[in-house]
Amino acid sequence: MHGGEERWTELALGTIGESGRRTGAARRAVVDLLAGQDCCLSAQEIADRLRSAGEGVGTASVYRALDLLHREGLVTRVEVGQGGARYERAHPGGDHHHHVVCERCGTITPFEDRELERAIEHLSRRLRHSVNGHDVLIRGRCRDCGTQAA
Amino acid sequence: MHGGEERWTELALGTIGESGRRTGAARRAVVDLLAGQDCCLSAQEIADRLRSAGEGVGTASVYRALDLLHREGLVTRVEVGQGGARYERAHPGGDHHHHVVCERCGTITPFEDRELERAIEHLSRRLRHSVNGHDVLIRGRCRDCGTQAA
DNA sequence: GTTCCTGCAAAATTTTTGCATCAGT
DNA sequence: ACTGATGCAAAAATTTTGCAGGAAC
Repeated sequence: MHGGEERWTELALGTIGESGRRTGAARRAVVDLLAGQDCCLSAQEIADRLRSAGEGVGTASVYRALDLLHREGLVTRVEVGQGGARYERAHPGGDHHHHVVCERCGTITPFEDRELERAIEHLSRRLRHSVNGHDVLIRGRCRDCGTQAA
Repeated sequence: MHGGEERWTELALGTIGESGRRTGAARRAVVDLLAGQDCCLSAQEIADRLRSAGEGVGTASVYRALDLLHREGLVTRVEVGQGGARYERAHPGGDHHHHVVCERCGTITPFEDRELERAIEHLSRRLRHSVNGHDVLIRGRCRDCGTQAA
């Protein structure tokens, strides 16, 4: 589907460096982990995976790294309304997806849609806001949960 | 813009009653408050306003009432990614809006867009999910904040 | 050598749960 | 009367902050 993981890693670390900031262990670990993911992870999941991998990155550092990456536009925050926020790498200018969340099992599935993006672009022009981004969340039942009771 | 506040109050209390549940003080207070709002409020704001109005509704009851209303499709949860979730009345079948949030001052503005709704409807048909709803959030700068620095 | 980053622990927020009491039907 | 709703307080979950020590440049 994409495969630009390495490019994104370089972009992320490069952007951080160019802004006069340092690329310490925590930031690098978070960037490396997100680079290999196809969809969003929660802060807790990120911290847990790094711990399992032997990289003891403090929870606070995970949040601080995510916050920095988000402010630089390198990471997208996804709010699915179940517990906390989730984060995934963003590809400025390219590859842009949204999410379908199953309201029963919580599974999150990414999707892309040209018509939707076009509609949002048109809409953005008529709003009295300068628009920097958007999120779309579709709620429903995934196939496995579609036939189950509440 | 609409004016269906009374209808919504009746719909909400009626739906609760028909499902065998009771319309106690807390639920009525939350419904009455949301009925008069044009856009979303946080749980904290709801609790504070009720307290100011003399109705001492416990925080837990506010959350429980909102949860019930949400499960019944009478209230929409809005996640703007700044603190907690926000809630507003939903009009099943009618009036459907989304939100623009200013990423500097946090102001939330509602908007409607036919083309966007149409795109989401088309999209819903091709997804392997049964779709129950959707949320769209536009992020940017409102007019007041558009010229300010970060 | 500075300055920024990191990890730990503590705090602040937001939301949920337990339980005794009260109110709606 | 019965059963479910409410309020309070406590707990849980999530995110932020303070600070001392360590690492990047």
